[in-house]
Amino acid sequence: MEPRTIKLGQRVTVTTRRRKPEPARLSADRIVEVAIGYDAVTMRSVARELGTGPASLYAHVSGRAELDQLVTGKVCAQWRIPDPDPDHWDDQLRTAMTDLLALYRAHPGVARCAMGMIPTEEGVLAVSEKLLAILVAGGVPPQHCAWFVDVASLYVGSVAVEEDIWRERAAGQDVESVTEEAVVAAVHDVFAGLPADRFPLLTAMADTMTTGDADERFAFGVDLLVSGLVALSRR
Amino acid sequence: MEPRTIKLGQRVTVTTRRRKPEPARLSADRIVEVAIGYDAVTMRSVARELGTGPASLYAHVSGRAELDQLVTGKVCAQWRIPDPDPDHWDDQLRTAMTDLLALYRAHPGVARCAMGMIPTEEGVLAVSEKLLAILVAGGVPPQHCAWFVDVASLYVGSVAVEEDIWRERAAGQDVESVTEEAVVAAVHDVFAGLPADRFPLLTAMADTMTTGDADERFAFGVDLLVSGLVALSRR
DNA sequence: ACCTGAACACCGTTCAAGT
DNA sequence: ACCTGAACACCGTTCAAGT
Repeated sequence: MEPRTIKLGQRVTVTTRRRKPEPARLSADRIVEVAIGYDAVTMRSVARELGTGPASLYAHVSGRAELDQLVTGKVCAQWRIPDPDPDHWDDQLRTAMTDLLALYRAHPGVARCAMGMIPTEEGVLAVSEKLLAILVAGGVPPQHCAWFVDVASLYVGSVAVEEDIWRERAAGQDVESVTEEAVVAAVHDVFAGLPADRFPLLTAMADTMTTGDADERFAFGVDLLVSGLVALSRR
Repeated sequence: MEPRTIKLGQRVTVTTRRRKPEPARLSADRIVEVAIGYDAVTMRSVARELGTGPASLYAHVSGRAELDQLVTGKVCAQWRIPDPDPDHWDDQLRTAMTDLLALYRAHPGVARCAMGMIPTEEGVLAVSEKLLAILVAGGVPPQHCAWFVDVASLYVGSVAVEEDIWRERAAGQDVESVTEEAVVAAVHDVFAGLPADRFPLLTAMADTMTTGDADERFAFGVDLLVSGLVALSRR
């Protein structure tokens, strides 16, 4: 496994981008397309990328809130969820959640848009429907099905948001010190260096605390949720 | 249960606050104190509340990142976690997580500060230590103990962040339409009103999808995680 | 050492004006 | 109907200047 660099999105600060002075020919679709293509989803950066000022976007999109909706809708539409297979519903959930994380990773900044969103967009509703189908086919109690969709989405989203935050923090830092490994090593040293009398477990478990890369840790969380669902259903 | 209003933090926009022209007498402690006392933790709002400009804070705090650390540290220090009781480790975890959510709710905006933070602050480390103690006493495998602390913190934090987002969205809206009940009712109608052929489950399960208040939903997530931990340990 | 005002580079949104 | 520049109210941070 190669050392994944957290670097990215190095804030170009080129204020004089403005490609050509041709009239912009905008549309909601173009705006959303650009928004999911660049790391930081902001009105101004999207407008800049389209060669206009932010005010121009408001003819096609009511504001940041609607852009968030459209962006997550478009990304969710790329989320391939299989038809339910009652014998493997739990594995289907696991891979579905992993796929969503991969999608968020491919579109930095989108997880933040999705956070706290009321699902009304087509694409978002479609994936909820398909997740529900897998859960229902698995024989999970209806109330658990319903709530699990929310909890699972929230968990995947928050992992992605955390990674986005790390990425942003890494941008504008010296590149060598922000590999995932370097950060983990630093945290390890913090734990190991604590006073052992007041932090007996953290010092003793410094290795264990810092074991595993982002994927392993995420997989553990997914395992917890799915295993928990199985356990609750059997009660 | 009374209808909880999501209203709060109504952005006063009083730009001319500036209490007295006395020299400020600042300190990191005063700054943090003020920061956890008001909903939106921003350099400028904290400075305003202290009667100065934002630049003054930089003599005591290196920037937003350190303020985030100090604020979460201070809030975590208020988090009372019991000494481990091996017979009730799972219930201890459940109530600990619920207590943290209550703490975040009492200090809007703090959950956002905590998100993606590398734990180095005293207060944060102390609670990790105590959570670990409960898990270890419960006989949970060390690797699961370590990872669970992270997943649990992330889950509680992300629920709190979502609630903060709703609160902010509610501010600057007409008050009657943003009670938790009103929002849930609106979401219910979205689900129920979908085309039944393409969304058979969402339409049929509209009631189930919108059952439960914030506390019940949170408790379900906590149950998933803790039950999952029990199930994984037994494998 | 500590505080300050002014400035810089951001952010979302509005609004009068253009076509 | 669509696009625009300028403005407003924010944000974090820096920096020269004051005490």
